[in-house]
Amino acid sequence: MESADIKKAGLKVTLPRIKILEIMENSDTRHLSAEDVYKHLLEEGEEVGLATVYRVLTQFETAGLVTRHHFDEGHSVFELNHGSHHDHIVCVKCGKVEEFVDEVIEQRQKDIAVKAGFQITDHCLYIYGVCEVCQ
Amino acid sequence: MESADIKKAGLKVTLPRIKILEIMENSDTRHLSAEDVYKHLLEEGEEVGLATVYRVLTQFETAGLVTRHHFDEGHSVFELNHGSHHDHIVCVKCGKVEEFVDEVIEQRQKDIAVKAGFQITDHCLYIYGVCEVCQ
DNA sequence: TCGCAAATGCAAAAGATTCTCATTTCAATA
DNA sequence: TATTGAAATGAGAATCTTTTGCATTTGCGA
Repeated sequence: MESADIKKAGLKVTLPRIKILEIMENSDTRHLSAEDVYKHLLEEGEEVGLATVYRVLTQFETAGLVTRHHFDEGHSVFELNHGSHHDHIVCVKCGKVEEFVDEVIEQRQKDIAVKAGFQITDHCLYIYGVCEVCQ
Repeated sequence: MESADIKKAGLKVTLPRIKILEIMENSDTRHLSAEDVYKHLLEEGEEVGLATVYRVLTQFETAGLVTRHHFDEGHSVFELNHGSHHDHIVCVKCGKVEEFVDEVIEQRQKDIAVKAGFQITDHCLYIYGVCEVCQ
């Protein structure tokens, strides 16, 4: 994930875009809100406006570089697309997020879409629960 | 779904609450935003504030009378709980929402939660696609 | 019927995101 | 390499959704 990906997305390779991509790659949290990204930029002394962060993240989403999630509520969080699709299991107590993939579920979803006459474009599955630590 | 349910939820049976419940029952759309409910109230000439609509819907959610969804983005929509759980398939063009239940998926989710050490509390699955009409 | 806690309405506030527009920057090309 | 126009940006205002504070009203038990 680098400048080339930005260009491939049909976007100009600008400093804010490079920085935002970097931050998302180096973050230890996989899911970042626009505000989170903005704070990281400030910490690094970059002069990037919050509006730009929103714009860029939306463009990255359109370009398929990141995925937007609406975990529990309120605001969006963004996740870098490292190729493979996965779903999420979220702890309702501590907010921890784990990822998983289940081929059976993936296939069933396709079947359901076909049966309903839908051309599937995407899907998301969140399982909510209490994690081991919080129980 | 009636006044008794409101009382059972430990809430006083007030006019706004009754009206909101009625509106959700009689609506031909299954999923209503707070704003939608508010508009219906106005149409019926009820003097209920938007803040109350938000408060009541949140209380209903806590009481298990309604479910809050975050379909594509922005704002919440609420759906009356008519007993049975189901998931949603959403058209990204026209916004049409269909419902489905798939026992295989339900079971796999339980397995996944167990494997991850989670005590499952809830889940939601959205399939996005283009419906027959919009294709 | 009375009294009080719960509920409400309104307006203000808060939080998230988008928009406007003047200024800056990238990148194609002369 | 300098030029140049379109794309991108920053800053703040605007918008949209949701929450809160507070004075007033309303259910409902005694």
